[in-house]
Amino acid sequence: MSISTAHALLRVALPVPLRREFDYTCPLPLPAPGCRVSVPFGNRSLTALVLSHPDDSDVAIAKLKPITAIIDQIPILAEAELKLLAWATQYYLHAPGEVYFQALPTLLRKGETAAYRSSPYWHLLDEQAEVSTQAIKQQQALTLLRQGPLSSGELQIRGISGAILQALAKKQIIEKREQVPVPNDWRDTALIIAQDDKPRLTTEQALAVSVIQGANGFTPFLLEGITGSGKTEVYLQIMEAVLQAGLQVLVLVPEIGLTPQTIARFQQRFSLPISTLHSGMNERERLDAWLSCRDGSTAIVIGTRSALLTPFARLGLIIIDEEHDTSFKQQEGFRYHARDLALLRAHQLNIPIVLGSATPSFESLHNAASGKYQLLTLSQRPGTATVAEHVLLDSRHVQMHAGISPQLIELLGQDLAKGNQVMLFLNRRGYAPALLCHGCGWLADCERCDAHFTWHRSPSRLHCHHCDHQRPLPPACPQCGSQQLIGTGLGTEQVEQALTGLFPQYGIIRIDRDNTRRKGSFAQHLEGIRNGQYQILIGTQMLAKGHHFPDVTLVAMLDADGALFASDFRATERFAQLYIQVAGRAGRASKPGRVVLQTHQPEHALLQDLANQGYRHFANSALQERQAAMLPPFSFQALFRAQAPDANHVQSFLQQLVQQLQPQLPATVLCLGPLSAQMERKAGQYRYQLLLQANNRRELAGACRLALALIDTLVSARKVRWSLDIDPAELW
DNA sequence: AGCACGCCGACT
DNA sequence: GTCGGCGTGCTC
Repeated sequence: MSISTAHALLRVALPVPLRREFDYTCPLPLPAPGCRVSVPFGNRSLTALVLSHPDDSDVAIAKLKPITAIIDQIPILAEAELKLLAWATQYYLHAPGEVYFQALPTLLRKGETAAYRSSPYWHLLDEQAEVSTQAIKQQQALTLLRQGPLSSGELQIRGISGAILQALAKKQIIEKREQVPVPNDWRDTALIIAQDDKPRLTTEQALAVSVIQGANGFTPFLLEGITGSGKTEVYLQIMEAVLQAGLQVLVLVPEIGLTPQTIARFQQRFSLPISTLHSGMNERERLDAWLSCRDGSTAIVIGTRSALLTPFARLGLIIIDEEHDTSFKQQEGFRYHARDLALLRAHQLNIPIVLGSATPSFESLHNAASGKYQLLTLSQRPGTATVAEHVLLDSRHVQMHAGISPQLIELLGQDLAKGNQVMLFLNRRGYAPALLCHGCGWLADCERCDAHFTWHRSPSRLHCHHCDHQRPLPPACPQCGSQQLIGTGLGTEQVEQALTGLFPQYGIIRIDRDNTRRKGSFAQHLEGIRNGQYQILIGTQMLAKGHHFPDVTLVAMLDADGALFASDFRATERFAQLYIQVAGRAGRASKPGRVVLQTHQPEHALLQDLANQGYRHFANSALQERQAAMLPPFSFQALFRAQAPDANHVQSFLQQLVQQLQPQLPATVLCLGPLSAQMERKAGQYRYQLLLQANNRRELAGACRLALALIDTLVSARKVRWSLDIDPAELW
């Protein structure tokens, strides 16, 4: 088929959730792949990304529409990045448009020019300016701004709030000025490394550094280092050589790990431009950060999951900190795993990649065992720090005070009396996880979910943690009129209340999602803990991740039983990781620490294993069980999920799918379901799933493609919302 | 996902 | 008579 010589075909990705690409005609010369164009789509106009210049189309050429405009003269994504995204589209079997547009900041998705533009930056007016030594935050702000202007978003993630900036502006020390960022080549500036900050390495650290530095091209490393063993110092030293060579470094951290402390650590060592990519930034700040990665102006990028999809001019090293963290897997839409894509990216660029963790994922341990990753171990803590003592407290037949046993109260009292801090973990927010009528047994249930309301006392309300539905506390039982409504079970609010009664002389702080919702309040609380304002810290797991407080000598998990009987086969892995994480909070530096675990199952093999033998021992035996059951990482899974307000619609959709799919599947592909979700009804939606499992990826992908093709022909699919999750991190 | 089209019920 | 409810189908 030929068309007029003045026109040719463009294949593009469009920001729609359809698993296909679209063709348009376009006058010559054609925009290169990676350029954006405007196209008509239905009766609207969309921004599209050029993928290729096909010779022919599945659609009759005469039916193709012409594009309406070319947005970019120069591609905004390079060939390598396009290739990565094309691969991800195939691997995750997701709509190409959503994959490609995920790699663009919102402003570029909307067609904004891919160029820096004037936006507000904070400048130092007086280099010599000093503030009172009492004003620690103001001093920090000045130190940062001496290295160059920064946007409010970049300052915020470095721990400087708007109020601090306003205060300095009022004193005429700094000023907010509109400025167009200028691309800079930091390779010209000599790399200044604060040598006095550089600690002496342990033998293990030194070995890890030299092995990684000796890597030639693509080499994946798994850096398994116990808490406090100095993984970050290894990162810093291997980064040095890469930066010296003028190459950029990408550091991926979990969502909760992007804190002022993290950034400060890198900033103190390297006097080079560091960019962050995080949720607190506005769209212009994000675009500027994106552009500065792409043009090479920034040397180091510290970001969460989405930073992996950012284009880099000269990427020389990828580091993934806390690689086991589940926040690296996107849980909606394009469900990619940043760690897995990072490996691909490193492979493609032929650069080393380091996965670091105290508690590596089973996937990574398996890859290390099979030789895919090179394992480096840090088993010692530098200096004289001791490893925490593990204590299992038997909760059976014991009179508990709001979930705290007398023995634990005793232990808490001892450590507090010595002037130390103690930390208590409970993974349930609110006052009590259920509200019960003492008169008739009525339970306050969420109308939209198969779940009880959680009772919150401050402020007083019923709150469903699954659909976020809230309502006032009923004055009396709606069933029998009794006024004796009582909470059952235990939440963090109740533990806080009980400890206030037991230890009135100490400062108590609770840290969970309820009291850290306000911007910056989490950081404020952490600050208060660090400066000794509080001695008793109560929190959910958000308190466990990544923050270390040198004065904490005792950490306690109040209820370890829940995780032992969870149905998801990954629950024990998660629990073990959390437990080790929590244990790592106890006893740093010269103070020996203790980890207390309250359980009704003190003989449970998992707890014994963890407490006495450590994570690696537990992981090895758990991995053997996975192998015996042929579960991941020894097999591969894909999950079709479906939901709708009518349970019948969901069931019949998945049943029809299975009926038609099953006969076409090879015997080597396992098809399980339809299974109802753990919580069948959530937010008014009935949820079911279909699990596919195979021992090799090719066969699994084949089965998924088959299923996708079938779904296209099923009318019942139109009555439900469904999605496909490759390598699901959690089963519903 | 949008958005139009179309076919029913309930208002001015 | 027409406003608007949401089932169905399509987008190069």
